[in-house]
Amino acid sequence: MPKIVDKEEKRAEILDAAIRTFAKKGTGGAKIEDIAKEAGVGKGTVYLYFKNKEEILQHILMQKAPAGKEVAHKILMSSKKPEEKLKELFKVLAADIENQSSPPEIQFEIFANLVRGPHKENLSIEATLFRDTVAEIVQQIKGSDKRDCQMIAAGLLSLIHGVMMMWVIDKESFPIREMTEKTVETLIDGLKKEK
Amino acid sequence: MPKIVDKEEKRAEILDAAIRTFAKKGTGGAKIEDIAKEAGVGKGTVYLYFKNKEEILQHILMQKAPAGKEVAHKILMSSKKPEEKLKELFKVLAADIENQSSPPEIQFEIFANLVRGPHKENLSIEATLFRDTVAEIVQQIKGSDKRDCQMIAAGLLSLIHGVMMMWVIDKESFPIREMTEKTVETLIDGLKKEK
Amino acid sequence: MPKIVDKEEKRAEILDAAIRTFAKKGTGGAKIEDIAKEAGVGKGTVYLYFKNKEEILQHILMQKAPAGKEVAHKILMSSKKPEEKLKELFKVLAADIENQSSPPEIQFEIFANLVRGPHKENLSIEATLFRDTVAEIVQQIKGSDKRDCQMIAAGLLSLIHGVMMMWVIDKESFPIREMTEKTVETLIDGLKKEK
Amino acid sequence: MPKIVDKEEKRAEILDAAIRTFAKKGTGGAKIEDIAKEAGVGKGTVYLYFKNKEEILQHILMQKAPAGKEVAHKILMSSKKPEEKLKELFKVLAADIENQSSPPEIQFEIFANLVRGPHKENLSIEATLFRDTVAEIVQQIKGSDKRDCQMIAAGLLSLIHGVMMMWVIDKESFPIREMTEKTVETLIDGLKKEK
DNA sequence: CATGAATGAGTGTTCATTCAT
DNA sequence: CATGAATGAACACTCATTCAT
Repeated sequence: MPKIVDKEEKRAEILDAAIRTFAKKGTGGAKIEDIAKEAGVGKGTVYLYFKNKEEILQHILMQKAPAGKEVAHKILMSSKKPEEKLKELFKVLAADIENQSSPPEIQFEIFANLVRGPHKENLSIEATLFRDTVAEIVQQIKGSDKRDCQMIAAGLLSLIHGVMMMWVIDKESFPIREMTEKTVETLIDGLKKEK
Repeated sequence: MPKIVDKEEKRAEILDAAIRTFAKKGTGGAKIEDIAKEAGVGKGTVYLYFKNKEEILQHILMQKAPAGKEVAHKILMSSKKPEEKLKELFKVLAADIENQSSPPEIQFEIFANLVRGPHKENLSIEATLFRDTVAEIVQQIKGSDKRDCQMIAAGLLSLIHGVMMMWVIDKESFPIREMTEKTVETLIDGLKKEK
Repeated sequence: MPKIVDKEEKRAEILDAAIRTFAKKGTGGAKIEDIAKEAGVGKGTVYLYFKNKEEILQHILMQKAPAGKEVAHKILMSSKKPEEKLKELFKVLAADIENQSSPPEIQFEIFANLVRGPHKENLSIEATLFRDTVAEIVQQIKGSDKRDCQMIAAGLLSLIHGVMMMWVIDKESFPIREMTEKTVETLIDGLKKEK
Repeated sequence: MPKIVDKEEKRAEILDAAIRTFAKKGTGGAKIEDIAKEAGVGKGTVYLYFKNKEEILQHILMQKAPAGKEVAHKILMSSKKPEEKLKELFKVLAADIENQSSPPEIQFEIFANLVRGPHKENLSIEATLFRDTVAEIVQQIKGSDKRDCQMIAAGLLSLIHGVMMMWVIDKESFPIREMTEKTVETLIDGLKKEK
């Protein structure tokens, strides 16, 4: 009988090597051979687990979205005070970014690829959903008109996206947990003020 | 003299075509021939204006940063009230994003390329400079300790970067001028609160 | 302005080189680079004139059939005596084989490829058409029942196909014009006999 | 002893599977894995019975010729009347083609491979031998000059080769036994005529 | 100056062959 | 013995770059 391998596991290993390689050299610059070397296998082996380079990329693109989705939902649906929900949510999101096992450099590659191709639609739908959910919390705190709250929720969403960029640009100078926390706190203060 | 103008102009045209093409197909997927076709010239002509593909990319990467830099500086150095400075600054930055003639999709390509290569350093230096300048304004409003203000300034910087991403994802659902304005206003309110 | 070339002519030159190369090394053994070298051009140039290796092969396959089709038809429809028609026809067909510019070795490659793929149908239809037309001439000579004449016509068709194989196997020992002529003459004698 | 039988048997099975696979996909297009699958064994197993792909092909090429060789010789050396010899011979040859267990499509592959490589020589020698033997019979019937008889014998050889091609092209429309029989009979009639 | 035909270095991909199990 | 996972040499094909016109 031939070598017994956990196909799923090996596939994941190669995918991981691909992520590291794409991060280092970019989607265009990374050769299949680079990925193979990084994974410690032969060039041909990669093709036993993925049909072609494109399929590898697609797998990476899809694997990325669902990050803290459920956690976010759980927090937003909890019985906490609205401001606590917001704080908690962004604490989790920031932690999520910081704990990403994949190198931050890959993020831009991923986004650059997502905004082309058919996934763009999904991105915008998800973003709108997220914004509307957060907008409700914001309205519970601020109490003013819906439109305003949506705009602020969108601002918060932007904040977390931007935080990811900061993370990529300079992990050291921009301690994202702290900066997210302070910013969200201040925003909450601002929301409460007019009440 | 007119020759030179012509030459500069054509160079710019090709650069523009390159931006559109990179946005559409990605830096890797765009062929020189695609760029030439988009610019309405022959493949060989591109090489009369740029040494090679890399040079085109570098020009795009460099051309992008200086956008509202001086304006930003002027605003921050003006004699307005600090909260007015912040509002004004982010109004300008948001407008700047919205008025970009180049397709937003190119942003990710640019960043994806910047975070590799030697420019990454610059990105982080600029970001830190910007943050520190904004942090001073924030401190004038809020009055509390420096570290906190730096964090909030970093949050503001993140905000504007994130706004850019929203702009790419969905121009329609996320009116960036409005959402930036509201978010910054609320933040300012939060800053003032404890005073 | 760039080099001016007769695209059609160059395409034909490459096709010719491909035929020679396929003949020498077989469809599987011939590399694109071999074809390019044989044609005296660079590897990439081949791809300016053909989409891929398969397309080259298909062009060769199609180019082969129409050999003496019209001539055959003209002869069969002429006002000559039927036995003259047959003699003339097979003289032309034999000459046709002998005059093939493409090396005979390619013939088997071509047939081997034709009998797979979608062209097989055509082969059999053409063969049947040819047989039926010749069968009529045979009947005019022999005068007996249709079925018999069809069988003999099929035999004649086989003859000419087999002659082609002899041509490939050994040009020198099997002078195909002479052997075709003698065989057909003898057959005609046989046809007449019972009358 | 039983082991050896087993081994031989399996070898033959794989060879058969190879023939079917080559017929279906061509010598170039057939992968070892295809052959293994067709034979119902693992890829590696093929290599326990054959050194490599080339060896499989060579076995097939060699296995093909000897078909009705001895039978032919026996017939030609028998004490029958010459015309009976011819009729008998071609009946056997036609039957032989029809009874081939291997798919007819393989014939072209085999020839295409034979006419390259070192076996080409053999083909032509065998063909000449066969022609000369038949030529003698023909001369016994016809009685005229040797050259003529050789040409007609070559025609007969071509006939049987062509019949094989018809068999590949369309088994149904070209009943090869019948068409061979009628054609040979007519030819014999022609041979006798001038006597 | 401008062009696009030509080129070949470089890559993606295939598949015969090996070998640990 | 049998297997199929692994391998890398070999090949198809692409595309940045050159250069004759």
